[in-house]
Amino acid sequence: MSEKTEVPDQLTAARDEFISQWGAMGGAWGINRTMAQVHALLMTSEKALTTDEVMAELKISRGNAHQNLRELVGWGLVRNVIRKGERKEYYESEKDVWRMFCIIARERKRREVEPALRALQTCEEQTRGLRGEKAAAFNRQIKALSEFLGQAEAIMDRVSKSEQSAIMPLVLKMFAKSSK
Amino acid sequence: MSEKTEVPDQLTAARDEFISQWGAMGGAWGINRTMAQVHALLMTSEKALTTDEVMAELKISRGNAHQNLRELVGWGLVRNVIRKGERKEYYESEKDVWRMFCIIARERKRREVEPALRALQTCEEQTRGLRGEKAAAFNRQIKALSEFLGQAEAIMDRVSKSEQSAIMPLVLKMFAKSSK
DNA sequence: CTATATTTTCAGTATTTATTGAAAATATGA
DNA sequence: TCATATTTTCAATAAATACTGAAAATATAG
Repeated sequence: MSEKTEVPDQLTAARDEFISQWGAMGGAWGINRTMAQVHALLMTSEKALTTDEVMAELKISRGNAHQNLRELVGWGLVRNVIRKGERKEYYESEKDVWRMFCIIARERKRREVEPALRALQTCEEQTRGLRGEKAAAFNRQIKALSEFLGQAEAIMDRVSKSEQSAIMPLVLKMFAKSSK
Repeated sequence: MSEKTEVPDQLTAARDEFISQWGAMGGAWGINRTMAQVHALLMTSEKALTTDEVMAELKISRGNAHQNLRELVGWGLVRNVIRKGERKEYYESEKDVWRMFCIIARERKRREVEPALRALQTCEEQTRGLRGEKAAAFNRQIKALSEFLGQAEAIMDRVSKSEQSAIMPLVLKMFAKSSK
């Protein structure tokens, strides 16, 4: 009767596999497994889904679905859609892979790299003038780290602001030249 | 008497702060907090340290210290040093920031990106010939993801094989041109 | 305003992950 | 060989994190 209750076909199986893999990968990179799964689900859904649909598809509780959907909205990877004449809220994911990458790069920079970098710089300043070879060695190491992170941040910044996926093949070519 | 028991000076304070920050950052990126702290400790130690010294500095148990040291050795970020005439084993960290980055990039690629990519490719193949717009849309999305990840992997590969930190400023310049 | 649909919160619980500490295994030197 | 130093393992425990479900809050329609 309903197209939802038909026997699990190849598409459903592939999708479930994808959701599971994406969740596992998220875990390894410090992202809540369920949040990554919700993301995978929405990424491969043509239409926007309601909280109830997410709950049903992933077999998770309302609170869990709600929390992770809001967090994805917080990241900017998912947006809330309200349809006129309907009370329910729908959620739909950014689908463009390059834009997704930019959003993730920007957010991780803002949330994790920037604070660490500021702390490193403080560390560096506080040990800059200290006497003794020990202190000097420590200061050198921290300075090297902080300069490296600073450069990495600058690159992330520019990549994620470029907003053109054409840049990837370009970078590829560039490293093709400079590698062994 | 011992130089270890002197009142905590500025250097010690800065170092503790660094260890704590590095640990927190590790946590956000899916790395065991303690492992990141051990790494931070060794990175800023001129001399190689024993398990007992790591235990004392970080106030952790022998099992914990041992386990995390071995894992760092497994990553290739730390190496085991044996001094002739001594029974104890010492551990020392790679200090060069660029080499550290290459090791981490290479390992994360191998451990997390490659398996995910293989799974994505399987997903893509299994839905390639399926009929229906739903299946076609799913296949397109998975294909886009898998191509993107594949390119990212290729870049990581080449960056981490280039073994020359001079490449960072180069990349910076490159994006300077292409951004806004 | 009332009834109903929907979202939001959060205390309690479950699950996962990390840590301890002591016993077992191994290596070293006498 | 034995005694001792050191490393390794791992079951038990602790800590951190994620999840549930139901109650409270909020929004909407009549």
